[in-house]
Amino acid sequence: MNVKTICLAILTQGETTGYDIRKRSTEGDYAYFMEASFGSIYPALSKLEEEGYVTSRTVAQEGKPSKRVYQITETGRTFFINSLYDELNDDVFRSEFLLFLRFVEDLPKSLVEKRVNERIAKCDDAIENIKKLEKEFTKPSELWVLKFGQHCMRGARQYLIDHKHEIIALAQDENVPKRAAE
Amino acid sequence: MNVKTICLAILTQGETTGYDIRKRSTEGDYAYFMEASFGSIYPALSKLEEEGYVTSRTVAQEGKPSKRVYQITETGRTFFINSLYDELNDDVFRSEFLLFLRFVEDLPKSLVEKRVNERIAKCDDAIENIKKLEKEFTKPSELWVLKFGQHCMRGARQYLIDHKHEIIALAQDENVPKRAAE
DNA sequence: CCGATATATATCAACTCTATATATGACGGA
DNA sequence: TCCGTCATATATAGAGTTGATATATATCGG
Repeated sequence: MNVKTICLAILTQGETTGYDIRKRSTEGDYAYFMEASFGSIYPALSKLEEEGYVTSRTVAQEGKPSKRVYQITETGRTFFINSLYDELNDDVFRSEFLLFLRFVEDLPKSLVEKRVNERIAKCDDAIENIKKLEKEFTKPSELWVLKFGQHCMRGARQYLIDHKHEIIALAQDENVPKRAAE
Repeated sequence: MNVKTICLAILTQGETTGYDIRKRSTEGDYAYFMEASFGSIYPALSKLEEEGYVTSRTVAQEGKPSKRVYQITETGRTFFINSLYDELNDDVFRSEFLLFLRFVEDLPKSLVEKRVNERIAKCDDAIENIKKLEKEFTKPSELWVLKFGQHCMRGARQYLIDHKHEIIALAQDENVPKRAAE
């Protein structure tokens, strides 16, 4: 998934700023299945503008820096919708948490319990946030995707709660030497 | 998650090649929560060797190119275990499939149904592969992580089966103009 | 005053992916 | 026979992305 596609997707819903695109892709409604950072968003927007897929204008603001608002063109909208007909690439999933769990036998029980509980709390937060988002959106496909995400998050959370005693039991008792720099 | 960490993790289980590290991180037991490609694995291994965390030797082979086998050093093993005490970064998840589902209102029912069915089949494949992996591994934490992954995959698959009629119903009837280059 | 936070744009160095090259070999189809 | 595909192997260049940082205005709390 490239950042130009992410920008076009978000811009189909209305004009906005590079800052907002980054915010939505890391914290908002798009954050559950995509991500992009400033270093890639601005160059992507520039390129999309060169290619005629978006246009922009600068808007002055009181008490804040002026902002550059981007809009998708009809050409850009067509290009984006057409891209949805392409074969889909595989999902990308990376988890330091699961890597951590693969080495619990080398780690103290207290740390493992701490990390599992932190993860459960993160699941709780995510579920609450998805419920909030569900109240803000009315487009049916958006709601479907949010409910799907909520269902997956609930499943993961439940498994962690039901099975956390098993993974904690695999960890070391507290005589494991703590790392020096801790 | 950086590729040096991935290499060290895999090498804690025994010496192997850059090719094998890439294979395990994209198709094997590590594939469900991490990924790395040749362009980053070889430079990472070189760097790790410079830093004294791994060593390597070249092994000639009949009928195949010779291979370079890497082993983790005790310093490398200690460094890796210590890194597990660090704060965990957030999971990364990106899905073109979910982006696609967010725009079904612009797409024909046949395409949406095709893509959802493909996804369900991918879930089935993944579940079968995880079951195979479960038979190969004996380390308890590895089994725990595989079972967690299987549970999550089953939950996603079930939701797709139960709710696919809803998302397909949102799509367009077949009079949507197909893209020209199709 | 400083750090944290928020809204904004922008960019650099480090990192990673994708594509490609090279090598040996096997297999199947035209 | 040749070509494409696949597998085991190493390696790298160019394109793309991340994380950190810089700049600007403003607010809040210690």
